Order: sequence, then C-alpha cells, then structure tokens
Amino acid sequence: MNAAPARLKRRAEFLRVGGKGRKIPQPGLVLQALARADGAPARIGFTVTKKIGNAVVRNRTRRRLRAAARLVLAETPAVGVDLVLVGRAATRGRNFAALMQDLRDALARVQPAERP
RNA sequence: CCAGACGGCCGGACGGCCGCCGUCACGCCCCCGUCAUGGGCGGGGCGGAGGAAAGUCCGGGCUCCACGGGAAUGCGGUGCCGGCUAACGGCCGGCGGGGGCGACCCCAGGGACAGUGCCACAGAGAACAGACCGCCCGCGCAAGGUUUCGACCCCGCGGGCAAGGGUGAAACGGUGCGGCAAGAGCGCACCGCGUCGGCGGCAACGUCGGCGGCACGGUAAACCCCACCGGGAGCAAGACCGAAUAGGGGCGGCCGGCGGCAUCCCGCGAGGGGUGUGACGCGAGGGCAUUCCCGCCCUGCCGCCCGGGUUGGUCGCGUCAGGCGCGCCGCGAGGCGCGUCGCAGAGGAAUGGCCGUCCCGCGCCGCGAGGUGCGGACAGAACCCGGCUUACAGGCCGUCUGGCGCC
RNA sequence: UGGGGCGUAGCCAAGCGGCAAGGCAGCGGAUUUUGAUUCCGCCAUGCGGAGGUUCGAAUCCUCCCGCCCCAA
Repeated sequence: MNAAPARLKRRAEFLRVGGKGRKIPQPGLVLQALARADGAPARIGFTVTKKIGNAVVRNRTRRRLRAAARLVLAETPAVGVDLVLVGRAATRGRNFAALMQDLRDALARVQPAERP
C-alpha cells in the first residue's frame, strides 16, 4: 500500500504551480500541474476558495477531492509533478465516479508521454 | 378536540469496504560493544466536532509587558431594588410602567428646582405664554332687520372671562355639582399631582391619614450631573531546542595581577620606575552532561545602534469555576455533601469517501396492502471557561391558559 | 486575533433630529430639415435589515447583514 502523497503547504508553492503550470478545467474540478525535474512521487495540494461556500461546504469539497486523488493516484501513480486540485461549486454535488474520471482525464492531459 | 403560553430535551439509526488524526501496548527490522535512546515497517485495541463549535458583544483564567502609595482630572463603560456568581453589561426574585380575555409577555427603568441647549410646521398663544372665533357687562346707535314702539339684533367703542370651537405630539390639572353678569380651584366631592407624617418592607416601593389649592410641560438612546467599575496586549501570548549568518560593522563606557610589546623618564650599564596597549602569552573566564586530573576548543567585558540570517521542531495543549446521578438547604438563580465517569487535540489544519437497509417529510402511481422518485435544517473545534446575540428541517416530554363538546 | 471605516435612485454622491441637495444616465417636451448642443419638466412611501428612544429618525441607541481597509 502506498503512503499518503506529500502535500504542498507553502503559499509560495501554490503560487508557483498556479502561475507557471498548466491549468486543466474539468466539470468537477480544475487541475493545476507543474512538472519538476526529479522523478519523485507527485506532491499534491488543494485549493477551495471562500467563494465556494462556508466552512462546512469547503471542507466537504476538499475531502471529496482528497478521496478521489487518493484512489486515482493509487491505480496510476504520477511522478515528477506538483498537482493542485481546485474545488468548484459543482465538486460537492458531482457523482463520485464522474469526479474520479474528471481527475483521470486531466492527469492524462498532463503527462501524455508517460501513459500508454 | 381546537387555539395558545411557558419550561426542558433530541437534533437521524444500524451495517459493509477503503482511508485520516491521536493514544495504548505488541511483533519484525535497522542503528549499537552493552544499556538507554532513536528510526522504519506491520497488523491490532480504544477515542475522535456543536447546541450553537458561528458572530466576537461582555466577563474571567493563563502568559508577557508596564507600574512606589493616595487623591484629583480626563477617557471608556454600566445605571430601579435585593440576591446569585470567580466575574459580568449575565442570571434569579421582587418593584414600577406598558400590552393581552387569560396563561403570560415586553421595557437602558438614576437625576429635568446644578446649569446649558432644543421643541420644526400648524396655531391667537409653546414656557414666569396667549385671545382669532367666542361668552358676558356697560355705553353709543348713522345705515340695515324685527317690533307689543319700551327696546332688541347687527354694528362701533370701553371693559370682564378663559367655559366652548379651532391648531398641535404637547395649551399652566381631569370629571361632576355648586357658584357667577359670564366665568375661573372661586368653593366642594372623587381622581391625579405635590408635600408632611404613621404603618408594612433589608430596599425599590406600597398603603393610610393630614395639609396645599394646582404651583414645578417634554427631551438626559441632547450636552451634562451623580454613583459604581476599568493598567496594556494577546496562545502568531510566551518559553525552549536546532539550523543559519560568523571571526559582520559603528558609537560609547569599563577591567591591567605577571610576562611580552610600544613609549617616556632615570642610570655609563645590567637594570629600575611610569604610562599606554585587546584579530599577544600566562593568569582568568566559558564549553566538551556533572566532580577531580589530564587533554582539546573558544574568548577581552558591558550597553546602544545599523546591517544580515532564521519561519523547522518541542512545550504551552487538554483535570477542570468539569459531566452525570443521589441527598440536603433555598421561591429561584444557586450552594453544600457523597458517589461515579475520564470526555477531540489538528497545525495548508484529522474527525472522512463510497455503498446498503431502516426512519421522517413531500410528489407521483394504486380501491388497497404497497411501489417509485426527490429531499433530510443551521452549521466545522484552533488556548480554555462563564454568559449574551444570531441561524436552525423535523420531532419528543412536562406544566399552564382560553374556547367548544360530553359525563 | 485585534482595530477602523462605509452601505442614500441604474452610477457618483451631499445631508447628520423636522423639507432627501446636486451631477451623470434614462424618459417626455421645446428649439432644429435631422442630429449634436442648449433650455424646461419627470424620476427614492422612503436612506442595507429588524427593534427601540423621541411628538417626530437617513440622522440617536441596540442587535443583525454585506463590503472595504489596517496591524500582527
């Protein structure tokens, strides 16, 4: 069983990924990705703004994103990249299987060469 | 049965798979001379959001900073009385005022003879006020009207009055009777107000009686006066460990025991004496956990300023004004005693994701049993505690009030 | 966590106890062949919401809602 992925924590890290990386919108989320030189396992961060809702709504949104990321990355691990998952208003009501598929599609567009 | 008032409580239940945070011990592995300790992996047991965790409106604990004592002033807050409490602007009980048929509910509710300000418009007059219409008396009477030919009405002049009309949020007490030319607290009764006294009450206040003869309009959530309370900041408080800059720079002050060095004086001279000197030695001081010895390493000391570096970890950080039960005291808030329980501790921040069954509500289908779809409030701990305020689907319990029906 | 400020018409805003200024925009009219300009007129049952004080509240008080700013 794989360990929990490393988390992005610093504001500067989020700004770098959001500013320099690719931005892939999906119905249930927005994926921001920035490649790193090393081949270490992907680091991951979550952004859910106050615009989405109150604290309860933001918590639910982030937890669904985290659960989806855990399952998707377990089946197909990503390496050498920093990922930021941005919650949208639709994230909370999105069917969970569809949400996972959103993330898979977004990851496929980030690293097309490394996927068969 | 219907409508309502008050108080208290709950705020989905059970299960499956996969995860997260904390904690407890266990197994295996690594490090190691051994112990201690540390690290990694694994599965397991236990615990894991709220009544408001929210808003941050008050009060406290805790921590740091400041501070001789007292008074006054300023600023801010509070404001019927008594009690509860660690404290409060909270709560309980009472008083007064207002609302409701009632249960019951609401009220920042000290002082307006300490002073100052304001009271628009309307209205005759708005604060030691005032007379427009009006009422009454006297005198006059050209014109007009009536006439029983006296006069009267109208009108004019002089005077009295403030009852009625009208304005206003408010008009210098209200109602009734007497009184009067008409009127008026002018007199009387009741109500209100003021004041004095008795009684009840800790008090706010209530009540009774006498007197006054209506004199003292409102506004203090206007300034203000009075009484009482109040150091400042906040867990990013604060403490420690590590890492890094590094032998950083400037200014000022201070220490000289011995040697060295510099310099001055004395002496022909060996030498003696004085002064100074800190990227010189010894001494001295500090560090290597502690003591002694040896060894090694570091270093002038203090203060202020400038510049630079550091955002990793540990503690604070979960046992308290604690929850529950029982008994006693108290109308109550609450207090006392005994027993019992251990109840979240994250740190870009855990407490979850998905699924099933049941429960509740609504819609649709069906005569029905039932089937089916959608929905399940407000809301997420961030140092802790006591309150307040605000948000909230649905439901439960108890007491009480009004109405209808039946016995 | 602590502190400060602002919500007035579609927009910018004055007023801060008795009447809600003004400008832009909009609408109607006049002038003009038409347009621009200019001129005249109209446009807030109520000042973010709810209570309260007062005879009277945008204004004073209390509690909420929303937005902005500052310090750490």
